[in-house]
Amino acid sequence: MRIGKLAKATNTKVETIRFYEREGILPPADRTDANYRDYSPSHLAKLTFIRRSRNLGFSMAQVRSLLKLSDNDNHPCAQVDAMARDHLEEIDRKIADLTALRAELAHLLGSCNSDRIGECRIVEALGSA
Amino acid sequence: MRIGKLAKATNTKVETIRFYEREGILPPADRTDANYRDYSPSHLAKLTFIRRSRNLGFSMAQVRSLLKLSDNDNHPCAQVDAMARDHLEEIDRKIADLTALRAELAHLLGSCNSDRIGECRIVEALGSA
DNA sequence: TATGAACCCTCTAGCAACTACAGGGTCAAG
DNA sequence: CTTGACCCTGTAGTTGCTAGAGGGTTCATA
Repeated sequence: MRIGKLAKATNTKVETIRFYEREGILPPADRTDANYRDYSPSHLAKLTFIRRSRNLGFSMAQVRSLLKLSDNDNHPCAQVDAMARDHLEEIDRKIADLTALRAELAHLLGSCNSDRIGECRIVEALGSA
Repeated sequence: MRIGKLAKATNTKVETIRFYEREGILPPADRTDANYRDYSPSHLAKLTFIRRSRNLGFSMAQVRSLLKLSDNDNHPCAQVDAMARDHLEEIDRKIADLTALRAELAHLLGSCNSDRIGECRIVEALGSA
């Protein structure tokens, strides 16, 4: 399987796949005579795993750990569980932050009924500590 | 006012202030004989505005626009209003995305009751398209 | 057989928004 | 007169890609 096909199959850009290889997160593929990368089904599986983890918001470092853990079938599952749990907490924090921010911005938007900058409550509010 | 004091007053790192100056978003300060930056109250006001906007999630480009708009007191306020409105929509999108992602991750977490990677539902789910 | 589109290769640089040195100079207190 | 807390410039690192430049390859079609 050539890189373009793998890219389509995993909804990833070709450049991103090469980037993952450079980063050591996706193992290098075999090469054809013309020096084209030739991917195996196991590459497809691994890249799928990577993309899915990334789409769920795991960082590259976290994906690296997840891959390492998932490589050994007899490894206890607790660490993966803990990572997912940590990540969930982080997402909750982000949602809370954004929600607070949303409230503040909505408040700002509700406050301006002037039509000139000089009297604009939004501009005013931005400038105060 | 020297850079360290301005940094503390606005809860900004010294390096970040210099960065803003390089980026042309904060006007350069006067210099003392020893070539130290010497900031005026108007710098304090401007930096406060910048930080507050950034903390509300506006991008640097957006802050640049807001600053330009707010410089002219007679400028109509509608553009600032529109920018804030757009930004609010973007935040709503982000919250929605994170909420969906949270649900998926929570589902994943609920699914694993094995203790070995080989049978871990989390690892399994990550690897499927 | 030639040619053109659609692939593939490497290498380098760019994005946002900072952050972190390295390798200096300055200033005030004890 | 030295110590520590400041300040300076300049460069490079961070995260996770993305976008070229400047080439080579493959394959279908004329």
